[in-house]
Amino acid sequence: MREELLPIGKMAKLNRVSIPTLRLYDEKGLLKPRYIDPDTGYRYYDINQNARLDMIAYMKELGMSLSEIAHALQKEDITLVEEILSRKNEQIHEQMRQLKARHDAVERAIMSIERYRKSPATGTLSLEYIDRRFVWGIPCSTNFYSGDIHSYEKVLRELRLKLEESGFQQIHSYNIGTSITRENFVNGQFVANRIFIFTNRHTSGDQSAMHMVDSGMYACIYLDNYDDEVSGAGMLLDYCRENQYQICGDYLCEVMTGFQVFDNDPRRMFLRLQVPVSFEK
Amino acid sequence: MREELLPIGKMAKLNRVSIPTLRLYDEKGLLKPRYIDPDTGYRYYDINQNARLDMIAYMKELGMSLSEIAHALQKEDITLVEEILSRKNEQIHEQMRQLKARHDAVERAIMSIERYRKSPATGTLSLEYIDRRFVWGIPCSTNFYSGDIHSYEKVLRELRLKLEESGFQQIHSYNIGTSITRENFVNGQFVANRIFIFTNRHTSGDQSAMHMVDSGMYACIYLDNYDDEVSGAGMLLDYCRENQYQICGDYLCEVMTGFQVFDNDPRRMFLRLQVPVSFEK
DNA sequence: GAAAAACTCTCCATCCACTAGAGAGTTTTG
DNA sequence: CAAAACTCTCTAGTGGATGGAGAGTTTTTC
Repeated sequence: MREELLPIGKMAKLNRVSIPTLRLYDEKGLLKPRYIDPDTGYRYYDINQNARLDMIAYMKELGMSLSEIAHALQKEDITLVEEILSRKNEQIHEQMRQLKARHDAVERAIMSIERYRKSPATGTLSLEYIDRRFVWGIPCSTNFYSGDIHSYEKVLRELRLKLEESGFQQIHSYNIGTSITRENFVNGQFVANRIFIFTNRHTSGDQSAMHMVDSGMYACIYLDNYDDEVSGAGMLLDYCRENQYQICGDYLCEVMTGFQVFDNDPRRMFLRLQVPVSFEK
Repeated sequence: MREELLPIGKMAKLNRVSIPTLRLYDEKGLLKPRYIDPDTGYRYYDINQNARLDMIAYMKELGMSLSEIAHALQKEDITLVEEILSRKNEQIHEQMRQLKARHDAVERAIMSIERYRKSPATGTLSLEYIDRRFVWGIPCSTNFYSGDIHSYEKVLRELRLKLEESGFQQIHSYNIGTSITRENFVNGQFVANRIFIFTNRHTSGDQSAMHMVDSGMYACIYLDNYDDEVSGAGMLLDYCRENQYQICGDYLCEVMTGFQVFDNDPRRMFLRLQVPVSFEK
């Protein structure tokens, strides 16, 4: 609390900045040392000046340039300081939100690779328990199974647009899926019902478009080519009939892309077609 | 999912990067467009390439230089990717922790200004309710009231050292305080007992040095000069006696500096000397 | 199907906030 | 009173962008 002057090196270490940086700040008028030895030119800082250095750090993080900071600090206006601090506080909240989203994205990427690595050969049939999931999507305006390639793209584009409107960021690296109603599926009428992304429950964006997909046993088939979906769905239906599984909910096509970072990836995506089943006892 | 190529502008917008940045990444081999028109030189990107762009962003945030990133991605090693992702995940956790600390620091700064602004004139006596607080500190090795200026500095330095050892960051902008035991205080023996910082309950660092200061009514006196502490403490004691307040706990000297960002601040700090009191009924 | 608007190309210069190092002088430590 | 550790100024260089000029290419619009 009492007079305590620090040479530049101590000041730098205490505040985790470099010595040249402190000199730069001196030059630009951001932080003048409390005392400069007139003979040697040595800079000496007051320990209290580190509050100012904190402030400079906050302001930098708010995107202000050094000259803007110098300008603002020269005004010596405490209300301005308060205003900047509360802006900083808001920014921190926003950053927390983003960091959370970032974390989710990285987790998804890791899981995606994991899954991709362990995905079975194409055509593999299975019966597996799948945990509850949340999906966010829109009804399909056109049936793209019967149509050409462009109708699917069109629907996909609509979804992307909606996602963007609803303030989803990181559209990519969400897995896309489509569904067919139970009724249509059991009748072999493969007519797309909805298109959606798999997401986690607590996502920003319009909640009304969010649906829950229940947990349970699913009959599944894995494919590695998108064009095989219709035939795969047929095989899945046959599989259920042969084994006398009761189809008890809507069919889903889950597009499981790996986290595609390499250009010449041998197998660029795979699908898991799935339908919830029950068993008579 | 199907072939869908984007020109550079769309790709840039979709991934929130600038066009020149994408060109730079192309040049440096971080992200080659899927297709380049041989006649026009126009770059066209595949929508799946944004996973790679995400990856580049993660790697940049991990502090890798562009050439390191190019190098790592050229290896086409998925385990390396996984490794980097999990490092990224750790980094995110660390950032969350830091952001929390940052938030606390900004809050403290704001409160500090608020308080400073509303602090009463020097010599003001008051009786006020003070909420419970947490302090973190060490016993005083020497009594600095009786000693010279340097003994206080020495103790302060010890505290700083301990703080650093215990992994406190942002040492500054914590408020410092000292205490005198109730017994000594009521006898007019102003012998410093402990020196500490005021902190919030959940701080990293050695928990054994953490103490709680109970809430309650406190008799207080405000001062704006550190050298007046001893006489102020005397005045506080007299004040309690005159009003027949029962001193029921240890005396504290709370150093309330504002958030000192300006060099020529008229009043650079103030103290609130305080002692918990009760009243006979 | 022509004109206008919006993109995109390459190449070069510029920016900011630092960092690095040379060469000389100054404190602090033992 | 050396040796070690700081500090000074000054110049140059860094990475990762950003900006503009001038020419060419798509896309949109009427």
